[in-house]
Amino acid sequence: MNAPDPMIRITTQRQILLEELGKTKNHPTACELYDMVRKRLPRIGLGTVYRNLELMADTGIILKLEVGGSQKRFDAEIEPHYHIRCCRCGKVENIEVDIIQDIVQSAAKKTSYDIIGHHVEFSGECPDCQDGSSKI
Amino acid sequence: MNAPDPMIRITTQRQILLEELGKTKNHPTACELYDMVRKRLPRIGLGTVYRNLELMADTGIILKLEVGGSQKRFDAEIEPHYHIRCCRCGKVENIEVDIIQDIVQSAAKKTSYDIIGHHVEFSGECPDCQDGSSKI
DNA sequence: ACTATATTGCAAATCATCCGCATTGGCGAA
DNA sequence: TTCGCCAATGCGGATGATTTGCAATATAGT
Repeated sequence: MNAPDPMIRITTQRQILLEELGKTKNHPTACELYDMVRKRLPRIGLGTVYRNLELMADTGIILKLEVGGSQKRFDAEIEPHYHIRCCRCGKVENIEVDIIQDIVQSAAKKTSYDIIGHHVEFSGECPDCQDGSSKI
Repeated sequence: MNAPDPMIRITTQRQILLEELGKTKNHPTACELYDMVRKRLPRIGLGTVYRNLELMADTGIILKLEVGGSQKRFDAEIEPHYHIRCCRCGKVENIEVDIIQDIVQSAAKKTSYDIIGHHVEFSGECPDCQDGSSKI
C-alpha cells in the first residue's frame, strides 16, 4: 500500500555524526553535536545535522530525548533507560534505575490510548551545581 | 538576607489567565491560553501571557509541564500526577496512575544528584488518532 | 564511467519565547 | 477619595532553536 521507501544512503556526514554521538555519555543537543562533528567535517551544515538526527531517530538508530529544557537532546543508547536532569544547569545524565516493566500495563488499564512507551525523568541538582551553589 | 519581595499585584489579566487555565482539563500551551484569554481580554499581549505563566509557575500556583514536544504546557492542577502524550497529535492528558512514592528514594541511592522530583510521561496514540488512523 | 535521485551546504524563513521601554493601573497612605 | 509610587502591561523588536527551499554535489546500482 505504501510507496517504496526512498533509499537511505550512507554518507560521510551520517557516519561521523553517528560516531561522535556514540563517543559521548552525555546527551548532546544538535548544536553540541554540530560543534563536535565540525572538528572532523568543517564544512558540514547545521541543517544537515538536524535533518540526519531527525532521520536516525525516526529510523530507530538513535533516540531523540524529549526531556525538559528548550533544546532536544540525542542519545546513541537506544535500550530503554531513565534520565536525570539538573534543574540548575540543564545537563541530562542516565540514571541506573530499573525500568518499571509493568507500569505500561497498569497505565493501559486506565486510558483508551494505545500506549507504546513511557519515560521517567528525575530532576535535581547535580554535584557540580551543589558545589558552586547558593547563586551562580 | 534577601531583599523584600516586590509586591505581586492581582491584575485582571492574571485573574482571567488563571480562570481560563482552571477551566480546561487540557494542558494548554502559552499560545492556546493566549487565544482563550483574548476572547475576554482582546488587548492582552502574548508577552503578558508568557510573563504571568512563568511567574505563577515560579510561585507554585500553577505547574509548568516540561514534557515532550516543542512547546511548554501549563496545568492548573498542581498535585503531582503523571501524563500521557499522543505521539501523533501531541495532545497531553492526565493519566490516573498512582504516583510511585519510593522511586525518588531508590533513585537517590544511585546518583549523587540531590533529587527533588520526578515525572512519568507515557506516550501512545490517542483515541482520536486511532480512528482517523493510517495517515492523516 | 553514467545516470537518477538522495543529500548537502547555505541562507533565509519559522516558531516559541523573551526583552526593553514608554504607558498604564493597583493599591496603600494621606 | 484622591495621590503617587512602582509593578505590570502592550507593543514591537530581539533571540535561540529548528526547519525549509534550492541549486550544487555525491552515492549506489547498472
